[in-house]
Parts: sequence; structure tokens; C-alpha cells
Amino acid sequence: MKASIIPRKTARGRHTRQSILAEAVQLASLEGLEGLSIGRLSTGLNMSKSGLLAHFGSKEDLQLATVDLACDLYNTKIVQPALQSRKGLTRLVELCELWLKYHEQESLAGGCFFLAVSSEFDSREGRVRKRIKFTMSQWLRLLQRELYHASKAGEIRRETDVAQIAFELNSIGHGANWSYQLYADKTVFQKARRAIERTLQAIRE
Amino acid sequence: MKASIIPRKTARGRHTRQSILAEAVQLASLEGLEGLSIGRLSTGLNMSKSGLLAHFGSKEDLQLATVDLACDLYNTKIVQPALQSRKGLTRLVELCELWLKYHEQESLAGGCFFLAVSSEFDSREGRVRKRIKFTMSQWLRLLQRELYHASKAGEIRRETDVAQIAFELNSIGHGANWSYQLYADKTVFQKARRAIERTLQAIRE
DNA sequence: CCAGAAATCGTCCGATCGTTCGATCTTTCA
DNA sequence: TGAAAGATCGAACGATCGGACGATTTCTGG
Repeated sequence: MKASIIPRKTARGRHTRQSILAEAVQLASLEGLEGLSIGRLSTGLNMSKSGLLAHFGSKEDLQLATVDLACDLYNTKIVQPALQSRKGLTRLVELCELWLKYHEQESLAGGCFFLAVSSEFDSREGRVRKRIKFTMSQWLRLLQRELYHASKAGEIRRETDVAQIAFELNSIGHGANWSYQLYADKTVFQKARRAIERTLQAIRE
Repeated sequence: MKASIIPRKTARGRHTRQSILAEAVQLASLEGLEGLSIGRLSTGLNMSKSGLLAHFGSKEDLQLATVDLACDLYNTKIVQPALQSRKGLTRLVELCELWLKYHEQESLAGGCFFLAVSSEFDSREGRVRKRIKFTMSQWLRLLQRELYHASKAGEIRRETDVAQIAFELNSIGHGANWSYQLYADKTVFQKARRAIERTLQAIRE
């Protein structure tokens, strides 16, 4: 029931909090946000349950903070770098490629954090689901925005259904992440690249 | 540690067991095979925990039996009907369409059972994961087999990479299931149909 | 140097988990 | 009809969960 935010006020506190969240993102990619238990998380970090929980107040707040850190992570590693590319088709391809590269080198042990937790929470309710939905919407809108720019710039056919293509690109990510997690088959990343290329080729002007 | 199979020997026993499993498939599509707790499952069926567990012996055996029933379900509702169609491209399209229709009419409350549980177990070990992997492999091989027949029959280009196309078709299923579960947006099924059509159009002879 | 703030810890609580076991219904059949 | 077999139940177990609370350690500023 406790819903307040517990702000850490010193460098030590902030550092501990960040360490917890970094571990939480890894663990959640493997076992989900619910499987992430405070007991195991704390013992894995050599601290007490209560000491850990003091940084967040409740498990739900820990989950929310974990989602937020993952969001920062994907922004730093994928979105921001891609924003250096020219907007439109170039940036769109770069977004896909950076996403693929990031997971190809197993940066997260359990694969894409957001695909894992969005599947986990798609039948739940509450703030965590809402936050995940919001973040995923941002990602999809980002893809659509670049498709829109590409359309305006004449890089792709003007009548292209950007929602349709965003759906297809996103689906390819799902398929690649799923295959790699279940079968540990690295070739799916090349399959994904070919699929992306074919999808975009079909709408190129 | 108990690993034995507890066979039910009377009609009553078999009926109860099937009722449990039918409910378990529904529940697992919503909350996963792990979230499927024996306590809630039994109270939802108005019976005792021990009475329920007596049909399976352990939670893992219950999970395995649930996977098997789901497998039967998909065979009955999707695979067998599609086998009535002419092999090759026709049957492939029918497989995809039957899968889409089945989930479009919300036959399972939590979406595709196998996509849900394969995501859940992709980072675990044990018999359940192995069984899920095996079942998914069968599905993927089925798609590839029809592509192979289509190729032999000259319905699609002979040099088509069947593993690549199976990956793409499967990805579309992932994307549709995910979008519908997270956003309850029924239009994704039409998007999926368009994506499937585009994918197959690209390899048509 | 010390007092108050911040961080962390140890312990306890109630709930729920999977599982065991003996008792108790219910069915079957000799 | 009555005893064996099968099905179900109720109670209890140890473990683990999220969480609460006061005590204790560590840091920091006057």
C-alpha cells in the first residue's frame, strides 16, 4: 500500500540504488519482473532484504524503477546513437540494426528486456503494465515517425502504411528475440536482417 | 522428486483430470505455467489442492500435461483442419489463417498458449522447457515442410530459403499475438494477414 | 568530535507456495 | 452386500514470498 518514492540523498545511496537496478534489469530479462524476488536479488547483491527494499518502498516501485532504468539503457544504447543518423530511412535502418547488435552480443542475459516483460504483463493490470505499454508505444511511434519522414522525403512510396510497416519490423524483432532465446541460434540475427531488408525493399520508391 | 505418472483409472477420474487441464490451459495462457498455482487452480475448480495434485503427482507433471493438452488443442483446431487442404502453398496459407482465426476469436483468454509459455520458459531448464521447445520445433518444421512442397511444385521460387520464410511467418504470429494482448487492437490480425500475403507474394513464382 | 541524518541490518509477521499423509467419501464388483 | 479400489479431502509441513519496524552502523556537517 505504501506508494511513496524513497529518494536516496547521498552518493553512496544513489550508487547502491543503481547497482540494485542494474542487477534487477539483468534478472528481469531472465526471469521476468515478477520472478525477480527481493530475497534472491538482495542475497545476490550481498545485502539484506530490508536494506534493499528501503531504496524503493515496495516491490511494485522496484519494478517501476527497473523498467525506467531499462528504458534509459535502451535510449542510451540504441535510440540516442540512432538519432545521430539522418532522419528517415537511414535512421530507421540504424534503429533496427542497433537493436539487433545490442542483443546479438548478449548485453542482456535473457534477451530483450521489454519483449520479456511486456509478454509477462500483457494479462495483468496496474502501474507496471501501464508503464511498459507506454514505453513500447514510444518505440513503435519512433519507428512510425521515421517511416513518415522517409515517406515525406520520397525515400519510400508515399502511400506506404507506416503502421503496417512498423508492425512488421517490430514483429521481426519479436521473432529474432524468441528464436535466439529458445534455440540459442545465432543465425536468426542474419535472418532478421534479411527480413528487414526485404520489408523495406518492398516499399522503396 | 516424485516423477511417476498417476493414471486415472475410471471415467470419473479421467473427466476430472480433463476438466483440470482445460482450465489449466486457459490459466496458463494468461498467467504462465509458473503463475498457474495449484491453490488457485483448485479453488477455481471447487476442489482441494491435494485432490487436484493426486491427478498429476507434482506441479511439473501438471505443467507437462498442460502443455500436452494445449498441443492436442492446436492439433485439433489448426493443424488437422489444415491438413485437409492441398499440400504446399494452399496448406501453408490455411495454417496461418487458422492460427489467426483461432486467436482472433479469443479462444484462449491470454492469447497463444505456446508463445506465452515459450517466452516464459526460454530462460529455464528442465523437462517443461524441453517439451515446449520440441512442440515449437514441430510447428516450425510443419511450416517449412509446406514451403518445401510449394517449392517442389513450382508454386514458389525454387531457390527460396524455407527456413527464412518460416522465420518470417512465425515472427508475424509473434507480432500479432503481442500487439493484441498488450493493446487489444483487433486490427493487428488484418495487419498480420497483409504481412503474410506480402511475404508469400515476394517468393511466388 | 559529536550529533543528527542516511543507510543498512536483523527479526518478525501473515500469506501463499508445493507437497505429504492419513482419513473419508464414492464406486465397482465378486 | 461388503470389501477392495479409486477419488477426494483436510490438515499440516517447511520454504519462500512481500512487507513492517526498531536497532545499528556509517556518513556528514557544524
